Amino acid sequence: MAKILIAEDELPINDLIKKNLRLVGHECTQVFDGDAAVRELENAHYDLLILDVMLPGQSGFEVIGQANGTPVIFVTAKDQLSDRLRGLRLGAEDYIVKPFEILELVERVHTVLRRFRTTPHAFSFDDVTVDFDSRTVSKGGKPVDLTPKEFDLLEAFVVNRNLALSRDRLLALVWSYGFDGDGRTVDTHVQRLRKKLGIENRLKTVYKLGYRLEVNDG
Amino acid sequence: MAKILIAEDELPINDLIKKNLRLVGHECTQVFDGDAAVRELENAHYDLLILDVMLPGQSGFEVIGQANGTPVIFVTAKDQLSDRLRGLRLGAEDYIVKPFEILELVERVHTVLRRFRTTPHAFSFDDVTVDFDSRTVSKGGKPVDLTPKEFDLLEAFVVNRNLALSRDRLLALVWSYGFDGDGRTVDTHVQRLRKKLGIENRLKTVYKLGYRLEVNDG
DNA sequence: TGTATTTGTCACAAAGTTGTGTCCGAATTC
DNA sequence: GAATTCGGACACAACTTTGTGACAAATACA
Repeated sequence: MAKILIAEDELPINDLIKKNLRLVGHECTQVFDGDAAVRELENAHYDLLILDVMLPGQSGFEVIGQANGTPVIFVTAKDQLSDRLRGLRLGAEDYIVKPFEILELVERVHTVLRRFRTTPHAFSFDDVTVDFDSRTVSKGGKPVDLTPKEFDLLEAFVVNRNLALSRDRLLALVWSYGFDGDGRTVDTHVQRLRKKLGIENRLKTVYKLGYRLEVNDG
Repeated sequence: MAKILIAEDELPINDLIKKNLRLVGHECTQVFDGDAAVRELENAHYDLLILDVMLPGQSGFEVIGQANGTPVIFVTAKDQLSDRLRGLRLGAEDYIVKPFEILELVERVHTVLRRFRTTPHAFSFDDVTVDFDSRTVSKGGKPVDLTPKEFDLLEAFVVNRNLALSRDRLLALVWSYGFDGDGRTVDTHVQRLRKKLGIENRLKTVYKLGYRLEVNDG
């Protein structure tokens, strides 16, 4: 359901969290120090970060500065109230005190995830339906096979529908910053999308700039 | 047009940036170290911060944590890719590599300002609507196709509505500083705008000077 | 390992944009 | 009202940008 990064150096606790969050359907990645956490945050998108204050390498406080947009739940030892407050001030969504009731943690995780859920689970225009949960697309009821890149690109267009998106911006959204793509890379993928979905009239070219998905919302 | 803080310790570069942003109509403040940048950000509102990574006092990375809402464009030396990535993760909107093309900087500044425009994302007069996000224009509900230059020109007129704009100023705003435009260039584009939008009565000629878009705001 | 799929790149064709010159009427000045 | 300057109209060629199909490199898959 959600992708969660657990940054906690005590293995049994890390495992405990992972096991229980798995049980309720989340996908978890474990790291055991601050540097690994930062690296992981840079490499992939996470819906939530569970972060111990006392970490080897960069401390939790240093890590949170680089969580940039990812909501954070702090885990602190029971006698470090000042740390807790500091964590919240630095932008944590919540904190939890060790030793903790695992059910309480799960509860808080769900609260935070609910608060941060922004993307709808599906979006339709004309006879095309995009389902973000299953990552499937159908046109006129019939499923259309999209490659991962194509789906990502479509997703970027849907999320930013009715905005003119430059190739640079698309590269940043779908590929990632630093990708040294050929000038025609974005174009080619846009053509493929148009072809597979037959949406030449919706996915328009913005001359000299990029592309725009034109839909009347809904 | 916009209020921009330049935090760059190398005087010639700082001046270069300031001079060029002034030319296209922005108000610039210069600081030369990280502490001054933070102080300045606390004292006044800025629409954009141009921030060198390597600053005396607090580094750019420390400053950005305190930019709090102000969009940031990072300036890094050319061999510091990891810095660039780190900057983006920390919340910079964009980065630019030294030594840079000044026109490229101006371009990126405008892109970021547009993205963060707090002023309306659209503007209407009579039956004409200009949408800056999607870069579309409609007249009486029907979309009108404008070329990039035409749209940029219209944008300049809308942003500076009711001001008499000289051809030189328009060249600086829409083309860029240094463009060696022929006498008829601006005129021709104004004619095309008038024709496509049927706004001869709004987009008036200021004899011997240039043009002015006359609207009663709205 | 071999096969299929996906993804990035290239070269060329097609399409669209834009600056410039010229001509002519309109506005301004004296 | 004549002389002069200025802006409007328009055509067009140079130029830039985008579309297309083929292909090669990378990746996943069995």
